[in-house]
Amino acid sequence: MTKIIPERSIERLSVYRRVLLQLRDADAAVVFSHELSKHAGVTAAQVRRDIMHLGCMGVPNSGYRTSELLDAINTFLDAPESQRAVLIGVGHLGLALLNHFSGRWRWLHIHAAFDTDAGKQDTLIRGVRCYPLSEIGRIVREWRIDVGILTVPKDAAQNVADRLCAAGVRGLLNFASLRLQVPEGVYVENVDLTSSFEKVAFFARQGSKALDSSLPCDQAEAVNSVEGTQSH
Amino acid sequence: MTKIIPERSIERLSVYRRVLLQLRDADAAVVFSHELSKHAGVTAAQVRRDIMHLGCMGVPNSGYRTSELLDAINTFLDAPESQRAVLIGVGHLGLALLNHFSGRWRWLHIHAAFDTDAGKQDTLIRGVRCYPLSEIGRIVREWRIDVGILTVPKDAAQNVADRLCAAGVRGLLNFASLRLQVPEGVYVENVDLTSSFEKVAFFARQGSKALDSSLPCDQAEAVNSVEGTQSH
DNA sequence: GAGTGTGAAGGCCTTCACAGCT
DNA sequence: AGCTGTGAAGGCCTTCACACTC
Repeated sequence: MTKIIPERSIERLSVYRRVLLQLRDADAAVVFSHELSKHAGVTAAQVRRDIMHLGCMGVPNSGYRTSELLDAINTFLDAPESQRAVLIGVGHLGLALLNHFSGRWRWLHIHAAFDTDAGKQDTLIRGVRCYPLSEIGRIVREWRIDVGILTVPKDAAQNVADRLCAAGVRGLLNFASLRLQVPEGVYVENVDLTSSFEKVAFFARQGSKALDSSLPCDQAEAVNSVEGTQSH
Repeated sequence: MTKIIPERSIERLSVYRRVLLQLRDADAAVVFSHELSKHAGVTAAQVRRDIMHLGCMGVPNSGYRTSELLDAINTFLDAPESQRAVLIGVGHLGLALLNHFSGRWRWLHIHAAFDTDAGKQDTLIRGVRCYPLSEIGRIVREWRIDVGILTVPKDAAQNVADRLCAAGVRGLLNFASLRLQVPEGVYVENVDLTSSFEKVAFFARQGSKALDSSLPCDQAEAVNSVEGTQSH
């Protein structure tokens, strides 16, 4: 049944949603694809193409109704019932993510954290309780956790991933700088900070070449940066 | 003059390098594409294709000489003279990155940090001195900084990016959850934690559809009992 | 006129498959 | 036999261009 959708479209829909939330707060009742395009750093055609996956929402000379589009994205991206995540490794990066994610969405929530440091265990961090690693299996199973966020040192990552997968998570967000081996059916998104940094450094150097032969520009299409995305 | 190379290849070369460093430490004198492939999570053909960009290095039935391949990647990825970066926003995320990057490479180094918090200013954090934001322009210009790492709240991000670009950086690593507007020739790599998280959640849900039959040795795969509560 | 929805074209990247080497 | 290097094929995604709508 699954309509297949490009991974990149999912990422962009997430971006559009945040732009739309801001627009709605600014009382913008309608929005055009070229406006979204500007804020999201992609072409207008791309925006319309992505929105196609939601079913058609727009009105030809009037753009999209902000709240309607927002609802459609919510329905599409979010689970019908909320999803549960855990975070393993409460270092600076783990703390940053707890700060960033905790309490932000009701439909996608970090339910527990894990760390080897006994000093952190049983404490509340940003409203999230911290447990020893030995509890991973039990808690993931009992609470039916869907997603694991790995912010552990690379030497520990595979072992933790194995435990999470054995306990039934279906997705991993991996910040450790190695590629995890996981069973079929488990989705892994790698956020590789080292690669990202080295990539920026590389293209910062190359960048001078990129004197793009610009279009006969009928109008301000711009989006004048070279653009990357992470992910993976 | 630039040989054009896929962005993804750059990312993967960065991954291969780390794998090779470990292999070299394990005294592996040679390495096959299928070995790299396994550790990097891509196909062997992809590995060979990426290595093509470096010029040919391998010996048909003997694989690649580890140190030779490593040198070639270093030469390709790294600047002939070292590149300099600064980091703006010393919150948890900024600290995590300082920890992660500082002193790790001599050819790519974070030279200064910036924060609005006066308590952090003039202190040394992981060997990196912290300055007030007002110093950005001066320091970036004087030290000829190439890359800026933005770990500031989203409301501050565009303003900081403008200052960095005006002072001459050629690349930005942006962790703020919005798309920056930058002048032509400045490369932006977005690391969008929100998108990544939402993407994992989405595909973790979708993944269940891919119930590929016949996974032999798979025993009790959790998610047992109640199923009505969770479907799509 | 101004914007959306979308088939078709195009481009980038990955995979295939096999020649060639050792 | 086993592995690399690489043209060719394929697939995924983006962009173009235009019919259609208000």
